[in-house]
Amino acid sequence: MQWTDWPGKSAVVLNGPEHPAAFHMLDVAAVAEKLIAPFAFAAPLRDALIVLAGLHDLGKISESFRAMLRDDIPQIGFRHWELSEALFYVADARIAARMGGRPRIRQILYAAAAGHHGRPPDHNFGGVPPEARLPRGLRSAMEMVGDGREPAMRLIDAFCDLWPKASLDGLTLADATTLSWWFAGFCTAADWVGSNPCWFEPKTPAWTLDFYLEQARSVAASAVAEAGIAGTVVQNGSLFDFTLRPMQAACADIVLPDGPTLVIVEDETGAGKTEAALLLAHRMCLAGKGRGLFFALPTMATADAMFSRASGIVGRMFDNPCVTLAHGRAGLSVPFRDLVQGSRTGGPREITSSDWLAQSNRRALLADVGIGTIDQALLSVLPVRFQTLRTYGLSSKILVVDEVHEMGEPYIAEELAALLKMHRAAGGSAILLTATLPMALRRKLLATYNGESDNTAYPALTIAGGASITQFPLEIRPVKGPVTVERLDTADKAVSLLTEMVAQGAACVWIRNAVDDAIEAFEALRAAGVEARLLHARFALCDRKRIEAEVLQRVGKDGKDRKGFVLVGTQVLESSLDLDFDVMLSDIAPIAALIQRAGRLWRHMDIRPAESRPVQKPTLHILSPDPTRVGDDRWLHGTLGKGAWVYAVADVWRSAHVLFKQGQIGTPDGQRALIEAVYGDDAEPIPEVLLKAEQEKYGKDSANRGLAWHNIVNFPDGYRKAGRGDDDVNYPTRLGEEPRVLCLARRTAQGLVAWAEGDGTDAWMLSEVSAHRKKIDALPLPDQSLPEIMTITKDWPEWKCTQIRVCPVEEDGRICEGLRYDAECGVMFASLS
DNA sequence: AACAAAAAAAAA
Repeated sequence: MQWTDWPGKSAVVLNGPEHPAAFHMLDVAAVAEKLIAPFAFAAPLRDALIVLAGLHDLGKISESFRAMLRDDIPQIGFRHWELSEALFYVADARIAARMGGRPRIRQILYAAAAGHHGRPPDHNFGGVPPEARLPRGLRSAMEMVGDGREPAMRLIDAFCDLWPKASLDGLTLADATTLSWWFAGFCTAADWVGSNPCWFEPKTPAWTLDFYLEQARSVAASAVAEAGIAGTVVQNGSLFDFTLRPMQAACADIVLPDGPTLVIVEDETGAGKTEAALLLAHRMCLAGKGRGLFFALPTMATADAMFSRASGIVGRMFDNPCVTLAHGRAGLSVPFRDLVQGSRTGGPREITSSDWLAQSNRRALLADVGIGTIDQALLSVLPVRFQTLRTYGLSSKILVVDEVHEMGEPYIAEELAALLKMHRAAGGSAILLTATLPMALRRKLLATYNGESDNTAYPALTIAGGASITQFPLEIRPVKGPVTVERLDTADKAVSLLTEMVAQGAACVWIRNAVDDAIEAFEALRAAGVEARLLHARFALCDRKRIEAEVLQRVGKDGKDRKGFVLVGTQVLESSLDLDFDVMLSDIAPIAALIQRAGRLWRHMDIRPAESRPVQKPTLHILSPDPTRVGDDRWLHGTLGKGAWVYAVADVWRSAHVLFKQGQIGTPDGQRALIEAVYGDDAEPIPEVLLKAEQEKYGKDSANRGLAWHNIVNFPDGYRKAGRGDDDVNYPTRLGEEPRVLCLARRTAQGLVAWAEGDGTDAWMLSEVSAHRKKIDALPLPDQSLPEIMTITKDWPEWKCTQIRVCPVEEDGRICEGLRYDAECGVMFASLS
């Protein structure tokens, strides 16, 4: 049989069958057929895309590829997928005769099919050859193909015979350019499934192609189902059995426009925005705007929390949806692992998952429901490897972005805007959730779906280019009312205030801007006889999780024994943990952060009404210098220590100015004014001595914005020209100095073991802690070439060795000169004690 | 003079 002359895969077992390239291409076409079915393509275009996706590995029908597989001879000049593009070009007249379309359009789609290894082909073939005589680049590619050229041509004919209706007629250049991004990801997804030998066994029977295709189709059906990407259907019925809160009711009522839709939900923390978003997403799916959703959050911790919160409800929205958790440490999530494990045992359940999806974050976006970090979605607008797989995965989802106010930094804001534009172009809809969005950012985001609004009402439900709701019925649940703001001007006073409040039995928190300051405050409180706890991000993951759990037990929603509990922490307390304090103290910070922090004050009024609290009213005590007396640009440094460096001083000054002038954080409509007083177009002029700092911040912001424009792919150029397939590290989703990761260890008689309890790779991951790279690298860390350390790192990939330092911690906490670790304090630099 | 937290990293 002739097709066996052209192997597509090397044998899985020694002397086993080599799966022929033609069969592999039919496998992938059969998978493509399954994957494309739910999309609304007209049949002729759909079939054309199936044919092209199937032919993605055409370049494997080449002498050079065969020599590589069979004789280990490297493919010089052109890899097989680059030969695919060359063969498409050479066969262009033949393809045009069968499928029509314009030359430019075919060319765009050829590149997307050929570029299924995560990057577009970039040989310069000078376009589709107009005449019989091939240009030089194509001639040398054909030399590599050698005797494969004729069979490759015959295979193209055979594919066109198998899908005789395939046609590209009517596809415009603009549509094809947009489609190129989606299609490249689609081909990759089909190829990843179709290349799995567990599903598509290597075989060399003397079957005709059409007979083989019939078999491949039935394998494809079960493979796609087992991979967890067969898709689901939306279910009718109500999601919640409680009475809807005002914003939720508005989301259930608001009129949805036709076509791709962007909705912005602005309301306070605790107003039930998550459920509001799920209601909207459900309605959008019922209206045919999507067949699943991706929930994007700013941090891994918030994503973990959302996974637990939303996974029950999505089981009511869809019929047995496949759900994934998508972020760098998803593998450590116990609920997610249980779900994957459970789906393997195949019991009946509301939601499911799959091993295949859980193996990679790139795949995770293909699930019906994904819950993950925003970074997972942002990687679909950066020129990184397999960027298009993410684009394809997101295209059929309602994209829900939570805590959008956390994404106001210029670099991320630009990425987010680009993501929304791309999503809209692919026909997708989106929902943005936020507590406090500056009007300028809202304007920018609304514009991505051609919307605009200057309405400053708050709370607000706004549809880009559609309806909006700003009148809500009164909340019937008990509310805490306005938060009084009071200023303290020294850390000593802060310590005495807390000491006093603890004596009254209040649950207290002090949120500091810098970790070192938090440790200092913690020690000062202990010296004053207050048994405080400490939480920040400079703990090994296992200790952070342990402390979080302990803190939640005391001052969480259903916390017990909260009387007199004192927590000192950093920005980690601003989100993700559902904590409820009676008294809050905070370092001065930008207004958005302060509002967020204040959300942890008197949080659960239904459980702990005002009269049950040990203090009369909710008060936010702020440690801050007087904003009306600014001597120089180091205005903050006398009061805050290291925390003075963290935020842009102009933002901090404006925040202090407006807050102390108003004396309260009003609820809820006063919040917009507070935000605009800091970030708005006509914000208060700052004292002259701070002008230079503001200009520097402005310069930095502009630079970051420019970097974003430079990094984000230029969608109108199409996949071949604008896609690149670089390493993810070269195109970060967020800017900023890379921290140094330490992997903590203990010495035992058997050698080094992970700091965290347990064994295996999990324990090592849970022992990781990050700190400032410059500060860490200046210290005499343990020599990484010591035998005891090498036993740990010998199997690590290179990137991991460059990034991570294994650090044994002595009994007394010492790591090296100038560095200690303590399970209750975290990483400590010597200058502190 | 030296600052929060946050993310990603194997392919078919």
